[in-house]
Amino acid sequence: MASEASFKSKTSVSAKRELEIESIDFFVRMMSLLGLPRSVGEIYGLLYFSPKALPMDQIVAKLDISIGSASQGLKTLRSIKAVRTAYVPGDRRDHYLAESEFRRLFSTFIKDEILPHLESAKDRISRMEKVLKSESPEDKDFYNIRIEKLKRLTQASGRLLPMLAKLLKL
Amino acid sequence: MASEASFKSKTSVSAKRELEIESIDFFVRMMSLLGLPRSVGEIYGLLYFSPKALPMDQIVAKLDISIGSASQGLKTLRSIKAVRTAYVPGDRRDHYLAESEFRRLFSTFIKDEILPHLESAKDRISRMEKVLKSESPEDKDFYNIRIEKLKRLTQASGRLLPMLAKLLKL
DNA sequence: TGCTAATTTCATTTTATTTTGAAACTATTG
DNA sequence: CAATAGTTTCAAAATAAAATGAAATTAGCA
Repeated sequence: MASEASFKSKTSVSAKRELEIESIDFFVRMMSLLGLPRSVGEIYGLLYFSPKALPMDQIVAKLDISIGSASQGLKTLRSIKAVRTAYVPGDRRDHYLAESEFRRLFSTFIKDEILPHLESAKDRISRMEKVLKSESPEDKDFYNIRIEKLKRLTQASGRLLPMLAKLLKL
Repeated sequence: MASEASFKSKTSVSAKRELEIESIDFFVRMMSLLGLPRSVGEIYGLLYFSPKALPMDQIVAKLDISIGSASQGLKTLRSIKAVRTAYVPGDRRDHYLAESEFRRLFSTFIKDEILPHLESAKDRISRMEKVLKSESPEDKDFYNIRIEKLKRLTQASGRLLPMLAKLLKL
């Protein structure tokens, strides 16, 4: 039957759509865990399960978001190296592919978002120690212990990041 | 000079105040990294560097926030076990102390915020595998690889959490 | 080079989150 | 058990974050 092939193709399309939706949902949650907006998760989720690179207008159409959101979202994703562009002959639009190596994705994110905080934390702790040393208020012991704990926390975070990188090699 | 003692005490007070401000600033950033509102960071930061337990009205006064924010913020902090109440004889107000063991603080946070996501991710991956097995669309290999990577990611996260807990023992 | 498709920018609108404080509630104490 | 200090709740206001889309810009093509 001629209709059988067409029916089969139809169900395949819906299977792809189901996977797409699960993927989008997954990454929307995950990105929001990292503090990134919904639209960024949607775009990455769509691209992650797309066998071929997609131009922006298709992303806009499939996700039903504005071109502004799409452009901004892609900019964000490029900046954390979560997507890259692929050349498609005879088409002047940029085509986007998801970077599926999570390791790279996370390491960029950590470098940009976490490390600066760690750095400023170290400065802050130095300042605290200086204040405490020069002024010796009451409860000095209490303050020393607290500063010591903060110091250990930042040290622990510093050690955590390389472990994370290693673990994500998979 | 009588004024000297009073001057000394004054500088001590300001040293304490400086430490307090650095602490508040530190925890405001840190909590916001974890997605918690500013007021929660302020309250925790204040308590973290307070040698004595503070009642809510002093928190309100010192931070100049509303009683609603203070009450809500303390509720949040209690729920993640980041503060506890201390009994003060002859005072009917609740007095709050910061839990300074970060390990406990984070493990509660992880249990509440991260693990549920990991669980739902596992379910989602099962669903994806089922769809793919039953419908066999084109690009099946591509989809299989992507699902496999997702699986590894959740496994890696699962392994990360115990390591984190261990590291935070300090 | 001029034309046009593709993309970015950004002021505005929409949506989501956080704060506020008055009213309701609770618990202590005289 | 009445009075009141202390606390929580929650509707409304304030603030912050994200999405929109028209105008401006950029880049590819003839």
